[in-house]
Amino acid sequence: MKLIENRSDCPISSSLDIFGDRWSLLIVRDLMLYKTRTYGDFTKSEEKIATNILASRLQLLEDKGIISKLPYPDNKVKGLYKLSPKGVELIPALIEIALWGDKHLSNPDGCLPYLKEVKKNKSKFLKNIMDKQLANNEANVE
Amino acid sequence: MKLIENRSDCPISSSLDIFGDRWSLLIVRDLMLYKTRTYGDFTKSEEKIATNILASRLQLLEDKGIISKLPYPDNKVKGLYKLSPKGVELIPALIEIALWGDKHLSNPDGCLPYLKEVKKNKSKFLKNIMDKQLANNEANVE
DNA sequence: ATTATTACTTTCAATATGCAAGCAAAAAAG
DNA sequence: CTTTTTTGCTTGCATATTGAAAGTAATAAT
Repeated sequence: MKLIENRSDCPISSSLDIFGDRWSLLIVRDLMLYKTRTYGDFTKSEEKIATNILASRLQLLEDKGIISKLPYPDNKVKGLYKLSPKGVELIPALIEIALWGDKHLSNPDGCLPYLKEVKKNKSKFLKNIMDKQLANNEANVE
Repeated sequence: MKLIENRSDCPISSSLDIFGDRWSLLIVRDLMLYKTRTYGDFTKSEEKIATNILASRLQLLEDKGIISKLPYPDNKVKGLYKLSPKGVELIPALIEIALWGDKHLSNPDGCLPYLKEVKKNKSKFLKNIMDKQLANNEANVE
């Protein structure tokens, strides 16, 4: 795990103190696109995160209140991770990063399905996906 | 310096392969707020970046086409760094990160001047600041 | 001619990453 | 039941990155 103190009062700097690494926002991305995920689901993502990194990032994001861990119904081994409201509010930033990467780094032939929707109507997409995530939050008591 | 290959085709992942660290976006932030900066200016930022990290990040961001280095008028030692158009287009993402950090991490009493403007009228702020940066680009030949 | 500034580079200890293997608890299969 | 498998981690270790401090070479100012 990593314990970084605030380098400054700048909100950008403080944000990067939490998720300024190559993995944390990918965990948030997976939760944004799929609502909930198990530990095993994360390990199956395309980028192949190492399990020690995954465990430490899940713990950090939970400590920071960005994700929360729920019991998996009828299974005491598995857990279910989801975005907290604080995590849901990271989605606009994530989408802007995705748009930038799509424009400047990705191959030109066709983009991901969710980005097509974003490009069609960004605010509608954001409202839809954030509402869905937040509804998911109210459903389960934390 | 760091040479990370694309971990996947995901635009978020590819973006983080470039600026997914605790420093790169702070360099972009400083350029966003101040238009141009010298090497020495960056070292004076509140977060106190180490000079070896600064040099490697400036090189990486230049290699990736996010910033560019200009000669400082009438001075052969100094250089002037500015955002390229590709870097200017990172501003919306940076602003979303700033808004998130401001809401969830910063002390409640008063926020930074530029964030007040953002909150008042986000699209106007973005247009203004991005236009200003882009004008700065056309002025100097690359 | 001397000193200061500027933009780095180097050194090296500390920390983080990444891969592979290990492990305990629970679940599923036989 | 009893064995095997799944699941969610933890551990060990080599390599890479970070961060603090000092060094350097070119130019600028005095």
